[in-house]
Amino acid sequence: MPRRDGAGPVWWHGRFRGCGYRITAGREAILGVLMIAEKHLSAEDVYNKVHPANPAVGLTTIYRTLEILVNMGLVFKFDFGDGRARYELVEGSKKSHHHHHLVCTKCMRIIDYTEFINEEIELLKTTEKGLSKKYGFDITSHIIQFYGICSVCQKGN
Amino acid sequence: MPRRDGAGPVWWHGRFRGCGYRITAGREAILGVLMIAEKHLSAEDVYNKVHPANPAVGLTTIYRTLEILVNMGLVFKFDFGDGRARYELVEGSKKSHHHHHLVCTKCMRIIDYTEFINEEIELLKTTEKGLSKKYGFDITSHIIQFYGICSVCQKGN
DNA sequence: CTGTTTAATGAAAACCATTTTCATTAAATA
DNA sequence: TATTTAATGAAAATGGTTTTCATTAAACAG
Ligand SMILES: [Mn+2]
Ligand SMILES: [Mn+2]
Ligand SMILES: [Zn+2]
Ligand SMILES: [Zn+2]
Repeated sequence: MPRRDGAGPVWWHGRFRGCGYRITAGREAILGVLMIAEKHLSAEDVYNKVHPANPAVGLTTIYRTLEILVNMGLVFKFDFGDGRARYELVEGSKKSHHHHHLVCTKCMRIIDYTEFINEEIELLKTTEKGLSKKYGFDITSHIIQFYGICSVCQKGN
Repeated sequence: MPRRDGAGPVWWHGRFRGCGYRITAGREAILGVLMIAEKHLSAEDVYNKVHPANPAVGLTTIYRTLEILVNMGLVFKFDFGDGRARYELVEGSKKSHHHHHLVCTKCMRIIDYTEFINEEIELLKTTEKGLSKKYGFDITSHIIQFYGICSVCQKGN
């Protein structure tokens, strides 16, 4: 059931086929969850959201699909330090500008912030250029994250 | 054998005792390796360097001691994305200014850089303050890292 | 629509860094 | 030197992720 979205057939089908990947029910379900659900889902989170409507999709397929999506650049993979990877669609198909993360080390609440993004991006760009030249690195990505205790966890102390 | 170091007894003994921790042969060996060896050692790296002269020290003790050191703020713990934690003395007892990391995702070569540290620190400080106020977070640490392919890995392609 | 090719899949087992358990050892202190 | 109890090693457990392998089903040609 190739739904339309106001602008042609399901946006990722083309890219998938272009990379030689097949369109399967499991993959449709996984992408569906990533597009609708909240962000920063672990593989297990995705599994739990996919499973009710698709009991046939196993956790292994979740992992395999997420890896493909990360390699294709459609999904970001993050490590917030709690021992499990988190995934987030690069483009929420709408809003969702580039942002960085603020992580509560107590409850793992994660806040997307964009407040200082522009300055950060600018500095990052400069730094990247300088480092590339000086060390001959081909820089492909960066991480900026802040860790601390969220307001909720501070109260319940 | 409490060696001297130009300025009193082994520098960390006091802090250790102050925290109620005992000074043991294993811990002396581990600190010794951290002080002498190159940086960014994994727990296993430390084990391999400690073992020859101290076959009695097990990997478990390496992990336990490193955790204590991290909690005491004497050692930094890093995750460069290869599935194992890396440890680095906060103060190499000499030089070693605050620095950030450039990581090759192919060979895991890690470069400490300080080129843009001042600007980065400044921006980080501003951002931290802004985020603290806006989101009520008590921020305790940050991560900035660049990932890419080092010059060596680019050639051997 | 049907048959063929082979990527995709699920279940179970394997992986592997790190943590936990528990009986034993030894640092600190009186 | 005796006492207390933190520290320790070996082995088992943990837990997220990956691999294995036999089975299923997209994709596509006819
Ligand atoms: Mn986010
Ligand atoms: Mn370093
Ligand atoms: Zn919290
Ligand atoms: Zn490299």
